[in-house]
Amino acid sequence: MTIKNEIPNCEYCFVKNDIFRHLTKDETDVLAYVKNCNTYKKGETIYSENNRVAGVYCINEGIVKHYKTGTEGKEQIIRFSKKGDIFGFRSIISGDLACTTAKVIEESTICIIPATHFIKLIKDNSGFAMSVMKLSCKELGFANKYILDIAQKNVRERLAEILLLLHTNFGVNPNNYLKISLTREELAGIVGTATESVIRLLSEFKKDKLIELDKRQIKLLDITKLKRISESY
Amino acid sequence: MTIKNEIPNCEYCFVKNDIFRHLTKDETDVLAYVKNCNTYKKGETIYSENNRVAGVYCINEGIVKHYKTGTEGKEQIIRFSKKGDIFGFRSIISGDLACTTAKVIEESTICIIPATHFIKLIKDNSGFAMSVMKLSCKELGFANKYILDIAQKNVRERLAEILLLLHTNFGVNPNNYLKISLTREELAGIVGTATESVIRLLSEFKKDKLIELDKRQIKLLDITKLKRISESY
DNA sequence: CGGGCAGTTGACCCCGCTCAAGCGCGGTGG
DNA sequence: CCACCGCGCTTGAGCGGGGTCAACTGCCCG
Repeated sequence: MTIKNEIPNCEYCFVKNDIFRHLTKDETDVLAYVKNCNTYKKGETIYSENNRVAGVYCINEGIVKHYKTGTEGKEQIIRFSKKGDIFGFRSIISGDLACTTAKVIEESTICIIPATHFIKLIKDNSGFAMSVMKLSCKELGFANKYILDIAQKNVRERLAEILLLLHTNFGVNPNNYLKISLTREELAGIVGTATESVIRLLSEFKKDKLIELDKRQIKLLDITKLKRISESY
Repeated sequence: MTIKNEIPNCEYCFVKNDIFRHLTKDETDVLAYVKNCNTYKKGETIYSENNRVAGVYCINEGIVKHYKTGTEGKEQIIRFSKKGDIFGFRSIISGDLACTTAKVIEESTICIIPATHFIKLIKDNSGFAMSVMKLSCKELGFANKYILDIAQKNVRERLAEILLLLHTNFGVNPNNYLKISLTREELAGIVGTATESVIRLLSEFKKDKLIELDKRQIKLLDITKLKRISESY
């Protein structure tokens, strides 16, 4: 982790998350003053499960994975954060320790808002509070949906769903391959299955012309069919 | 659903959830005035998945289950609410439709705070807002944990865990049986498995003297061992 | 008395996990 | 520069957890 010399300016920050639009000019200025900014290399851990979280993180650039570690040491990826997303607020607000580990999977520039200041903003600015609340409620909605999926869909259906999710959340490169690049093991960690199962299913999808594979890159060829699979028709 | 004639008085309501302690006397009075109160019989649906939610519900008495319905029509129970709990706020705050169905499993008396009034309280009272936020963040923490469990634990481990959870959340009757009474199918709907699997495992637990069964009633005999099972030792 | 639902048990079998072996590639050290 | 190592990926074999289907029971209620 390196401390950035040119810190993104909050007022003009182009990735500005919706929640910050509720801040007054003054509040934005103070925020820009009290916040910190670091860059992280791929593989660096921002915070670990069951540890205290320093503050609320706001991604200026890069991708972060959030995962829990199971009894056998297997990672279960809960979600990703990307440019413009904030994270770490669950722990700050609930007062609990981190319930996930946050690890950088693509070189990132991330600003840190000290916990106390974040709480102060919530107390002072009800619009800000409201949109943080919205965020956590949206996340809760996703989590509930994922519980249903893991409990009732089979691995094939879930993998198709995850591919579509990665597609809509991260988009594609000019060559039409998914922008996010994950190891097979990480894919397995999202879907909640064994690495070998992901590999077998990916090559099956490839055989069925649903996707194209080039090393770690994935291109979705038939979104309609993938959707149908993910909805277990 | 019947409209109650004697409405619980908010000011002296003994089940008062923490979040309401932040309200001023005036706010409490207004709340008591604008809220509504109904009783629901076992099996009644308060609201359904993908429908608009009328307001935020506060349970004065009874138990409510929250579930999502899978593609095959199978219920996945996400959580329960009991005396003193509030629910429905996720949908009100995020502005989405309900992501679960709320159904009464034990005759309930439930107050309803109109959505607009609930939002107003959040805007006006930052302490109130903060504790609603805490609530949703806590729920998010539980949901994340459950994703890990369903993804990585086997059915036996999950069932043991759920039994312990029901024990701590609902407690026991004087006869030491769990206070909450669920059908085998509902148990399966929590654990995320088939009804037959729950039945087989329950009788296995019984054989191993971990629990005692009497119809729908369950008594935990060896909490230590159940814990060990749930943690996959 | 009969219908229906919750619960139970047995039989069967398939999905997906585990283990093992082999491959390709990039990095490192001699 | 090459040899080696290790990691990520791939494929095959095998098997067991748990899902499905079917049949039966007991109980509640009309």
